[in-house]
Amino acid sequence: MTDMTTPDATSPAERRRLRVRAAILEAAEKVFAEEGEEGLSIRRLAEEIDYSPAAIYKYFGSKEELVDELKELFFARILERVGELRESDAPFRERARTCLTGYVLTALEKPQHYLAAFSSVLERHHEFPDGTNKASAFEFLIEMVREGQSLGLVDEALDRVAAAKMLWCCIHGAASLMAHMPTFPEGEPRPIDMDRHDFLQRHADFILNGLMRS
Amino acid sequence: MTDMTTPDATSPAERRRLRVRAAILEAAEKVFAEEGEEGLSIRRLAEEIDYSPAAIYKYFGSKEELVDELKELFFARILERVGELRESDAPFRERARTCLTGYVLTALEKPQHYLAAFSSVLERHHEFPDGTNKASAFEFLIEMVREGQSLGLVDEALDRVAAAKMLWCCIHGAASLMAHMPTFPEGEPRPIDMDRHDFLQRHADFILNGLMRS
DNA sequence: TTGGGAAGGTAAACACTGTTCACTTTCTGA
DNA sequence: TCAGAAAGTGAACAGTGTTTACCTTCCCAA
Repeated sequence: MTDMTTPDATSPAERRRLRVRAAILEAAEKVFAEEGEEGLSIRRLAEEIDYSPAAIYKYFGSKEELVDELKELFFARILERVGELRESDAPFRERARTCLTGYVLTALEKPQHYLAAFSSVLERHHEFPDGTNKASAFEFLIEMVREGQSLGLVDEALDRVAAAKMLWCCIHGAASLMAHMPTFPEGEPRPIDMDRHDFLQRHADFILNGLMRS
Repeated sequence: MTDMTTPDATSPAERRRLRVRAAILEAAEKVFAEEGEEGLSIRRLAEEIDYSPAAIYKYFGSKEELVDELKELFFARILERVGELRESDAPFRERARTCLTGYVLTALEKPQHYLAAFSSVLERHHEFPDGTNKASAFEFLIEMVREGQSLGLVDEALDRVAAAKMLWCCIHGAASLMAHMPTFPEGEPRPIDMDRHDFLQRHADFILNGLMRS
């Protein structure tokens, strides 16, 4: 996980406030990663950081707000990781594959987080992606399609946005299934001799085959 | 929803028992569909069917058991629907496309159910799909790949099981995103002029392009 | 027909949960 | 120095899933 002991602040009071806030997030992060939202209770959290339960409400409006921040931080982490992978100087296709598998592999570092981020039916007014980092992850895919097109590797006639949304469906599906089922894709009752990394390589190739002109 | 007033039983006592059980499920089904697992409480359920909360435990071991049955019934419905679609005498590719889009569209009839079915991290010993109906949905995909191969439309060298798992990733991803975001794929900030049905057609085509030899 | 045991149903309690409120303490800026 | 804001708290509220002891109803065998 990225550094959560956010330092920079002006006054000592403010600094202290941020330190306590970070401590809450850190404790919440640990419990949530291991036991999910169910296992995370305000009282338990309060005990962990040696405060009263009510104190937490001086820092977060509600449990949901706290959990939303955990999810948002997690998506920032995914985004950051994929951003790094994009900087590679490998050829387009290889780089694209690395980014797609990177998204899933990073998501799988915290299965509880990833599943929780997609487990609720959003209000209609939330429109597209609720969290800005989710939106950014998606913008990234559009950019990838655009680059493929500008290199002449992806059909110019293709609707970039629609194509990006399809790509997202495909990789999100892999991340979601793997997060849900700890043995996918290897498990019973139809085992295959392929670990997650290999499977994701194949899956990304499979997807990119559909995207790129042959 | 399929008929829940399961009739066939031997004794009047047993019949009555099944009737009450079905009433519980029916009430639970309605609340769950509209408000998800959070909105479904044993006390509320009890009030709805005019029993005491404790009575429900004579019919279900726990709330989780009850909810699991709702999910299982729902997957049975998806399976049934896709099974019907398979019976079409359209050519392979068209039929495959119909089945894939049919899976998603049926899943979207109950977004809360679909998301809930994939929102928890399974215990490792659960192995592959936890519910038998989920497993059947997957077997179905394997059969589809097999048929494509026997018709010479899909590469014989392709690992059937692996290919089926990739297909499942792709369509599950679409179902999951759509269930999560009520406006996907049309919504902001990158609207596309394509409703869910059209998008799914294109998505299925996209996937099948990757699967079938050209 | 009658007795007994199983099954169905319940009120009350247990151990939790998120959240709020009145209150005290602590700190800080003028 | 001192007022007022901010930080922190114990106790309560309203809810949750679940269990227990108890009562009633029904069914079946003697």
